[in-house]
Amino acid sequence: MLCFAVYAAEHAFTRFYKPRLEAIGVTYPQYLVFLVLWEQDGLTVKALGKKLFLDSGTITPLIKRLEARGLVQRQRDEDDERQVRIKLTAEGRGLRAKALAVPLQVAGATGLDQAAVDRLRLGLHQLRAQLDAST
Amino acid sequence: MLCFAVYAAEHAFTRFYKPRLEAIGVTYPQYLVFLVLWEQDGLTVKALGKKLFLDSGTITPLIKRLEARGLVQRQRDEDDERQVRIKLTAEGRGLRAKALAVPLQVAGATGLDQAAVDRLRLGLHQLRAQLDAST
DNA sequence: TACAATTAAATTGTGTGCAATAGAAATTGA
DNA sequence: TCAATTTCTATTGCACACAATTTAATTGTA
Repeated sequence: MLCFAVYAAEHAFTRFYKPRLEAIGVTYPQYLVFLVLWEQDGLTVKALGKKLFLDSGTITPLIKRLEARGLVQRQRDEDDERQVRIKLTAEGRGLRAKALAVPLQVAGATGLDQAAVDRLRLGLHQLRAQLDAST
Repeated sequence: MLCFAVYAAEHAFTRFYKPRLEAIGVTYPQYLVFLVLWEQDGLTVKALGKKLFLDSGTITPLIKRLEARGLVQRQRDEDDERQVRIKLTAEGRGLRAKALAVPLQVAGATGLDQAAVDRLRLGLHQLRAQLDAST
């Protein structure tokens, strides 16, 4: 079953990342948030959710944990106070350098060459888009 | 990133399955348990966990919820009382017929032909095996 | 300008996942 | 034989993930 192959691969990734991300003190979903914020700081909860396919019920408590540890700040948008913008602190930006080794470890562990990785990624992207489009 | 493609596809699958599995009253991980038990009833917690790549901390409470609803029974193995065997009740076996439509809906929604599905599944299987082997 | 509809976050409740640990049963080994 | 070790399940604690609901702010429209 394709669905189970995806399910099992996702857990394998999470298990693989866990000890490697513990070195910088974040979980895998938190790492994804940082990947986004390192590229584009100050996104709203909504924008972050759109990029990661998560809703506020997941993101809000996740961000609050990061805020409690001083890695990000939450600021109401001045023009639209419904929105909350997530901004990295200096410490949050500093994590980036510590996390540089992680993608390299993953690349080495997949046992797949670049072409195979690209094919898989493309197939998964199409699959996700189709599933999301099927409501 | 390959890991994110897997992560996003897994959530898309879960979201896709949710409303369709609500018709038979189970979650996606519970559905996976039934897929296994419909093929081979009376497995131990350990054996079930090995097939689904889950540990007892996940399976025990999941099974207890199914037991509370009368879909499975938990029985200590007579020869080795450390083991607990999970057996379907008549009602649990009866779910199988109700669930027949689900895989068809999924197949229709992926938007991929059989060859593409097979390639993806194979790639994901290799990926999972490699990641699990990398400790 | 009122005020209903919409939007953004946060909250609540349920159900996974997994690490760490505990406790009982079975196995091993001197 | 029986103490040490291993195996199996259950429990605890923490962190997602999402549906449904709530609250506050904004927008659309008469």
